[in-house]
Amino acid sequence: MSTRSYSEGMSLRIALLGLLSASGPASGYDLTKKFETSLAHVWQAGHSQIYPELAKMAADGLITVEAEGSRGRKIYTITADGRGELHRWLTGHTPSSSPRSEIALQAFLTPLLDTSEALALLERMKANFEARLAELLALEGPRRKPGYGRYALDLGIRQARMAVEWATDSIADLKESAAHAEEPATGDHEAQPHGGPEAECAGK
Amino acid sequence: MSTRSYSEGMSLRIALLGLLSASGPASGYDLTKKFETSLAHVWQAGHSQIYPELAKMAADGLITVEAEGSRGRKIYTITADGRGELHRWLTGHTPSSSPRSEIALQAFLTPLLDTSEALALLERMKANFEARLAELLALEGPRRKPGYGRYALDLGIRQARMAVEWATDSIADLKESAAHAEEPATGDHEAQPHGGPEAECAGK
DNA sequence: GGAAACATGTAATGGGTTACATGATTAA
DNA sequence: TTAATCATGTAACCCATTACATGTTTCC
Repeated sequence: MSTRSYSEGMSLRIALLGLLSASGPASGYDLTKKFETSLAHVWQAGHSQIYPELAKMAADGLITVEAEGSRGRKIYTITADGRGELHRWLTGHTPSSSPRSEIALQAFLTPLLDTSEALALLERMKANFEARLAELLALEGPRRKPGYGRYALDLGIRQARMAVEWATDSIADLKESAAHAEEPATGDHEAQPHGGPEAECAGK
Repeated sequence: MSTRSYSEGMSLRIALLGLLSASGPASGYDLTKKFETSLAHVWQAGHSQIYPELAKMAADGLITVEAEGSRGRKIYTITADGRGELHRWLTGHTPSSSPRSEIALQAFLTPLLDTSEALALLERMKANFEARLAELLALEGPRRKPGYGRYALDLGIRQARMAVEWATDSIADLKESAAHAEEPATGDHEAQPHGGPEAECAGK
């Protein structure tokens, strides 16, 4: 009943409980495969992280070894305690978007480049977002009903679409700024690097 | 000249080089403050991470101690090597969005809840996204020109807006699905938990 | 018999968070 | 003088990645 707040590191545990709850009993190997497929764009984990975590979860009574198959295969089942933990996390924990994004960092630092380099960077990012969007749209194609990955997939697709739009608009904005800077008609004129004060070109 | 690929863990270093390049010489304390303010929504780091990293960067010749002020204050300056490293990362490294999002995980697991609980979860998420959007819009307000945080801030705002829309549409979708499930007019009828096969309610 | 896939682990390393610890300067 | 802020560091712990390591079953 302890309503202690959940730390970030709880998520692997939750993801495993979620898979066991949604798809029934499974081995560590099965769960690893599911991380590679259905959960690939949601939460990533390798077998070297999963096996020890399953052992800890069993020790904590959230799951049990239901059966042992051939090749030492251990089949885990979620317990009532496990279901409770999962339910509590879903209803009681509000996650916040992680403030650590390499993409946002590159966006932030873009003004350190001169215009042509910045444009190249944004074009590269845009191509990447488009590739991701295509990949997710391909996943969406056949199955529309099922439900399990649906909301998360929809979120991912919207995210990719938004990123493409952002890149497109930023490229246009940058081109426009560069055009304005060329003609000395306006009152204030800036040097090559298109940033604010103290802007310096990074690098050789 | 080594074009080795950059690992994720490079980002703290890059963020520090970026700040030193954009805003000129600064102490570890100054940089820590900047992480709390301008970089807060882009890349997070505390002083206990920053001080050792600065020492390593100095050892690697990317920065130097320009001066030592009162209270043992050390002022770091970026070197030519540092600028080169930063430039190489901006022009040569393409980051990918991290496949580890608590928000996406909750979205993925939503079908494990019954309709009313799922609705409550989505409403809670929506309120959170709206709060974040308001926060970022407030940051945008006064300064529109400067450039340094501009692209990253725009990206953040679009992201928050997209998330609000996703939540709104998912709520509508869920309500519609629930309405359809109530009336037994359609061919297939599902139980409470609105998911695919083997759906079970998590919890007590 | 040998390769591929099944199946499970451990160890080393690195990044990140929290907590611990210390001292100098400034303003009330 | 004493509290707040400035300023820098270290230690313990947790999570995640990569690499190491081992054994089984199935299929050709």
